[in-house]
Amino acid sequence: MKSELSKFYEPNKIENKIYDFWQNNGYFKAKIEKNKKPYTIVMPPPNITGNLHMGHALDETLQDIIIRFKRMQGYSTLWLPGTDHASIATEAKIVNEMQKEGLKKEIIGRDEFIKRAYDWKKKYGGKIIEQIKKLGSSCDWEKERFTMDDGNKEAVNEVFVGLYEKGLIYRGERIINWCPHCKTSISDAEVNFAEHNGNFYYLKYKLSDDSGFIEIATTRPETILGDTAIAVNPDDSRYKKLIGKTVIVPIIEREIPIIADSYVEMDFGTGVVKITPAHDPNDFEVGLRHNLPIINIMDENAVINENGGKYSGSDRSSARKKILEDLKLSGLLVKIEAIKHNVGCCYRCNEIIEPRISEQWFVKMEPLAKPAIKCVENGEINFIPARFDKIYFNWLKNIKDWCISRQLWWGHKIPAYYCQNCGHLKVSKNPVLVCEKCGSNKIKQDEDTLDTWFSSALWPFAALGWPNRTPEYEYFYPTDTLVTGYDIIFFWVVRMVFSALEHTGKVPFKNVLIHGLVRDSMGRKMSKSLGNGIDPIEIIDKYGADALRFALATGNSPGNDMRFSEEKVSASRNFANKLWNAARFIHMNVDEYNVENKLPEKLNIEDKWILSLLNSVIFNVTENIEKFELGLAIQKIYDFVWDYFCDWYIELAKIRIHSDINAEHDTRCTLIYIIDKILRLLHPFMPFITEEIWQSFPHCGESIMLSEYPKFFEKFSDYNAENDMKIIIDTIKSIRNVRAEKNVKPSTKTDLFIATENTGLFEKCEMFIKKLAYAKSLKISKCFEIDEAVIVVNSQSKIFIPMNDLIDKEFELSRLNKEYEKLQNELNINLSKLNNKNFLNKAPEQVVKSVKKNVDDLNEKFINLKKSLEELNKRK
RNA sequence: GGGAGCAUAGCUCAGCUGGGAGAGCACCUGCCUUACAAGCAGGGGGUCACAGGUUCGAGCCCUGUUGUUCCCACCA
Repeated sequence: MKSELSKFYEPNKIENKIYDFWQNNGYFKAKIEKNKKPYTIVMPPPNITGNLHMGHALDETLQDIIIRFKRMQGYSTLWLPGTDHASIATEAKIVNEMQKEGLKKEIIGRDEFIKRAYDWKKKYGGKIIEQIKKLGSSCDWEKERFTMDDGNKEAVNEVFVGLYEKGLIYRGERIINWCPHCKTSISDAEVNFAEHNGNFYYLKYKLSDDSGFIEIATTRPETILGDTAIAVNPDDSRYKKLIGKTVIVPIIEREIPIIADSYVEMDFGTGVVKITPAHDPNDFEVGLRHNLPIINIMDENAVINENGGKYSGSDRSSARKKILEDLKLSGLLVKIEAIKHNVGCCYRCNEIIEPRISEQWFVKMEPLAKPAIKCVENGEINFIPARFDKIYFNWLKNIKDWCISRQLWWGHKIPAYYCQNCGHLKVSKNPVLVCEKCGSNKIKQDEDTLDTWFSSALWPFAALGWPNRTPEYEYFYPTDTLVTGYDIIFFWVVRMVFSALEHTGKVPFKNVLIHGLVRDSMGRKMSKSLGNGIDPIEIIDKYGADALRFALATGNSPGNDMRFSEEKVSASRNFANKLWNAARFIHMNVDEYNVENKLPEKLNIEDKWILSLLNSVIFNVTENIEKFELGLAIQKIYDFVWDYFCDWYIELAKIRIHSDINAEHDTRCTLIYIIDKILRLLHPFMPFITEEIWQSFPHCGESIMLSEYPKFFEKFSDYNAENDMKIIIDTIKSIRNVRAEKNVKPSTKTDLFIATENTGLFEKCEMFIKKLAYAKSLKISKCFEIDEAVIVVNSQSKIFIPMNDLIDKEFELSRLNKEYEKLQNELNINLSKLNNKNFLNKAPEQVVKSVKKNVDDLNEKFINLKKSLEELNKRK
């Protein structure tokens, strides 16, 4: 980096080069080092279906910040990346793609389909990995995993067989959520409820004994084909006497009983419910309690089957129309009432879910849930922020058994084998070739695959080699921190926890850092249908990865959604540019000199001041990152770099370099020392630019990412220097302020006279004040008598600025009076505190002390101001 | 029905265990000052949603109200 280089930081020119440098030198590689503590993050594996979106960018950025920080702190870090096969989502995309070619799954067959799926994985799974790299992610790519690789297959089989043998996995006919579009069962978690406009149809059922009719209300009249009872509340006086009688189902003329069940609410609808056990989960339960027959009336496409008589072959919506017409004709449709009600839809394709009886595999949840609840209650796992444990508990405490089988092709095949000869079922890790019972070799593996989340649930330990006790597993597991969005707490976090406890006996991670959604600048969810998504890669190309990372980390607090706007990225890019130019400045002044990254023996007041400030920034930033308050941490670095280092220290350093030949060398060393610390503080957040600049200065070590994170040193904390510099800075600011008020241009230099008791301090900083407060001369003394001057008053000083043509007595009077009033108010507030005995007795000593100091400062300023007013009044 | 979040400057939002009301953007004024106009200097702008309470002291803690967003459950 040379001074003649561009005035602008150009990320495109360096980012790829630096990423290759890191990767080629193996800096991301995790090593098992017995003398170091491990720190592990496993990446939530992105689906192979899509592109990187802003949510991923945030997720990866947060993880990279943490892992880089920990690496610099001396931990042996592992950030393990990977991708998820995303069974249902990927299968849907491939089916879609095939449709364009006029092909169907069934035509090409299962083997050919799986081949296509692997091709898809190769093509798109690789793409998202490349995009994650562009962000600067320091993952150990040699350990990259895939949720359907051989290791994961082994883990899945191990878990399935283990749970089956313990009786925690079972197979059975239950009512499940069926998606007629995806043609598979889905779990309860995969059903979204959306409000739909529907109708309440009031129907009349004739009593078998001809004693009249009973009226029921339903939203789904087509399900009468599967009715096997009607139910009333046992305490409902209207219907009590009818319990035990039978009614005739309209149209199909089936005779069914009237039963009593407390599930029926008396004041809803007519107080009578038709019971269709095969097509409603609640009815299914009622059916079990009353031993009702179950009549399945729909096939896998939600088309009425042979049980539907003359409606057989109609899909559910046209069946509804036909049945309503027929009901109308027979006079059994009483009325139709428009209502809004929630309808369950598939979370992937949004098709209306059809509750349907079918044979599926389930995980028995209750025994697994208990330890998972406990480990969060007792603090083995911490949610950040803590409030998310409520979502977690709520889910686990109301848990139902988990339907894990899917009628899909892309996914882990269920390791269950059926003998075609005797029907014997064997669940086994290894393929079964011969029936253990009858010896037949006609064996067929279960056709179904497992829920994607079944394998995701094993990710933190399976990705480290489990069930084998690999050295990586032994060293890096349990992992330290999981970073993920609140939207998948119950899909994924919950399932990882109970799986890890069950299979490894340990929690899978200690911290769960939850982040929110990235929304657009109007606060809307970014989505394809709205077309408001912003492509992180486009942003990187335009502003650089560092700027994107900075924008995502700034102002982001755990658990809260954030809005994304290009303006924010542009502001971040400006910060990168600021840093770049600060470095350029140092280079311009350093190139031809022999300097080192070491503090000089003798430090000046401004050196002590900036080092003291830097020291507390280091302390606070470290604490913030350790508490996962990344947004706060980065804000503090930003403020320090821009407001203190650039705006003040560099300006002061310029003056010294240009005016004090003896100080040149020392100043340069100090500048390099400080920028080195800044770069290292900032590195986890902005890895590329910090590496580029760091390499250009004297440094030790190969890469900033392997250097040590700055540490707090008590010896650098210097309260006196901080206090003294504050006085000088306030003095300069107040002079600038009054000049600006009077519209004096910077090119107009004035004489300055500073009256102060603290002449030593002001003399030390004479050249700073002169330059930064635009003085052509500066005199410092305990006392001055100057009539024709503007007066600026501070706590430790009174400044006279002779500006003959600018002095307007009235204006000056009103200015000083305004100041007087302001000061008096402030003083009163502080004094009232000190006059309050309760305050003195009860407030902590430090608070009282600082109020006293405040009062002292204000008093001093007040006295100066009063005198000035008197003097001013005496003028003509 | 149950639960959670949010409400602070014109906009977007920080504000950690209670003691100074803040940042970015926007706005106004003046500056191309030898690192940076993607910049510099200066400035205006807030009843911290409302009402009570606790406290020497409340943006922060407690209670209630209003508005808003989200999650869970789901009534046929």
